[in-house]
Amino acid sequence: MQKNNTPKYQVLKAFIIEAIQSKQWLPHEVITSENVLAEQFTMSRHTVRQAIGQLTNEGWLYRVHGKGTFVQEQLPPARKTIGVITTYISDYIFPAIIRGIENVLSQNDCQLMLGCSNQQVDKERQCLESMRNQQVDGLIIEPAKSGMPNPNVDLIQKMIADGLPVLTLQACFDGLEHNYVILDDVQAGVTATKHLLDLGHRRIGGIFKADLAQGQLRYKGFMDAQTKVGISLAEERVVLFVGDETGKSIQTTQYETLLQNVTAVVCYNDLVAVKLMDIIKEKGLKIPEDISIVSFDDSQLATFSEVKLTSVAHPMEALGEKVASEMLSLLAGTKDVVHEKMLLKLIKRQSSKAIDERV
Amino acid sequence: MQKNNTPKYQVLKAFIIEAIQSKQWLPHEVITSENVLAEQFTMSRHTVRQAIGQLTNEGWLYRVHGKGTFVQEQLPPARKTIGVITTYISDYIFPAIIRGIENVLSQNDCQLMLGCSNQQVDKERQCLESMRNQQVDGLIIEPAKSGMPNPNVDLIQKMIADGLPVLTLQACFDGLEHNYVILDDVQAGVTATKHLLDLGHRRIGGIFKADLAQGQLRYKGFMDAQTKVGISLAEERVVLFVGDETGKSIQTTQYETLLQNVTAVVCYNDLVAVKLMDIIKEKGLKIPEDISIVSFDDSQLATFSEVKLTSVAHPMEALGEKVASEMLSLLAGTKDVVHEKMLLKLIKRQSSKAIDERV
DNA sequence: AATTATTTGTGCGTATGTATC
DNA sequence: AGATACATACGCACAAATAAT
Repeated sequence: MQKNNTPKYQVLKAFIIEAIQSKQWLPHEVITSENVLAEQFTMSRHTVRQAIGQLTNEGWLYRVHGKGTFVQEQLPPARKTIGVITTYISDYIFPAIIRGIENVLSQNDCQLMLGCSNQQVDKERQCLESMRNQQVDGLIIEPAKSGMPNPNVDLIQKMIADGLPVLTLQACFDGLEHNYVILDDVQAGVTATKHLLDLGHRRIGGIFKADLAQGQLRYKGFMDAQTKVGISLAEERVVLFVGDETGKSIQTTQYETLLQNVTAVVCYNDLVAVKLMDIIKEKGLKIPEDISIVSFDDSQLATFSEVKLTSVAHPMEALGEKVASEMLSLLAGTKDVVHEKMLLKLIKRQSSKAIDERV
Repeated sequence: MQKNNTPKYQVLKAFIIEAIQSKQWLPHEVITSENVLAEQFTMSRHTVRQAIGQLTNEGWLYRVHGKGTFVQEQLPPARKTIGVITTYISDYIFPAIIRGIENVLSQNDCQLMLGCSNQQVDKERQCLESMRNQQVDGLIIEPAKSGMPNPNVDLIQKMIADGLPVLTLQACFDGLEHNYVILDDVQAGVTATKHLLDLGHRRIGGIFKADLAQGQLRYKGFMDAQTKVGISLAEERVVLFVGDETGKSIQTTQYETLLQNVTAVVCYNDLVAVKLMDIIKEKGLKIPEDISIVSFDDSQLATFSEVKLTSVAHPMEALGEKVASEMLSLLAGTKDVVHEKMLLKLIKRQSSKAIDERV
């Protein structure tokens, strides 16, 4: 006869759990007493106590001295909580992204735990640590300072190793194999620049954020499109900046040099474009007659401005929905790897015009 | 000799916990074996096992078969998580409110769990249940459909009874004693209306949302200010609506009747005001020359519109910061009751003008 | 109000199995 | 292979809480 390896107390545990799950024993009902169980299962009371003790710790039962042991009410399985860490939460395109995520998650009975890095890696680490602590069931993160090496990769790696599904948004972590949903920012840069080339512009300027991957890639697209048609990149037509999203760090002289050498400008985002429009207006020039402008993101700003902006549309809410539903796939196990790159379309408005029609 | 009531295994447990807390026993170090402990404490090995078993369940120790029992690494105390349920999250003034909350919480080492009711009480209940389940440490909630009886009061009451600090935002739950940080919407209504009265207007119209407390109270202020100066409220000067925040449900004829009978209009919020301005413009009338408009909230819309809006400023971010810091006080125990009503100020812009200067 | 039966809580002794070094 | 550690298992005794008599 083969030896039975399952301990006696495990057998009893399985029996009790089955009785509870099959609703033979109902919540707050007294269960069979320790002595009776010992007799029924031909084991010592001590062994019965071991089984019941463990089930008590596991939340199946509770004991009352002198009365008996009772079935614990089973809490509904906790909703999954998805941690979301973005660089900003309440400005620009971010509310829309978060709305997209929230929509999909709440429709699928998941919860949203929100963190905000403010583009600071130390704040990002804080958020990561506390979410790891809180045992979120999935993590969606938009890397801070995505153009620079990120010191939090080690922590992310640990979390992935622990089996946590991790998805990055808008950018990737360098030197780490992971899931992502990003934008094809190179293609976006090409699209914006090609639009101006098609309109006949040949001296095209660019303003880009250098410390974010998004800025670097849009800049690459900006260059690629021009190289393809044989335009070499002139130093005086490019302004790179870091830090503040609106380009506060850009000097007035930089704007002036730029504007003297171009007929059109590709702007890193709508915020930069709006600021540039103000400067152009101050100089007495007109948009698009004197200078054409194309920007990225197509945020609210693009249509609120006096001259409505031609802009490469950021999917915003759709991106949020996409990343959230991919996260659900990862959680459900229907997907193992998510490598998504979204293509962007240009929205033509009033700020760009063919050069041969210029006054 | 007095009888010692503390069980032996409790004595051992206390000893072990003390050894860990005082760092005499360090994480992942082997502790004294069961047999030795039994000898040292003159108790049976079984009793030692009882103590160690419980400490294992409580996360102090872990056992490895054949090797020994080890000190479990103590996890840093989990950050407090504050649940926040608002009616919207990504539109209008809500991103700013949430930013305010997030600012204060993250500066105080707390986390934000976000839910969104979309002004639906069933969705609100879902959020409440899942947050209760997730054991948040505090709850900040903006009641949905605040002008109507709320079916979730029972659940909130249970959560309060469980000792959970609960704070409502912008509105209160009827028939429930609780903490709140709200706006003085009556005062806001008075302020808006008094501004128009001071400008000489005597036939003042109003558009208000009837299913939210905020709408009802602003309406009350609107009436109070006029009653005080002896103006009786005429039916044809008031439009009440429900549902969609922008007043989609308002009929064209309602707008026409209103505009024929007034020289100025108090609008429930900036969204309604912007829509009304479009209608006035379509009719060939001018703002503020023909019709003055005052609205509430002073959102981005107020300055993005062609004619910049005179609006009673919603504190937005400051409200978020206020409610978050009050929550921290409740958690710290430095406050028991929070009953805050914030006063609002009027921001004068171009949409309101004295009547005797009218063209 | 006191007694009694039942039930869980604490505690000891013993024996054997099994993993680790 | 043997020593040591934890794991499973049985048996017994008494304490303390509860409920019914």
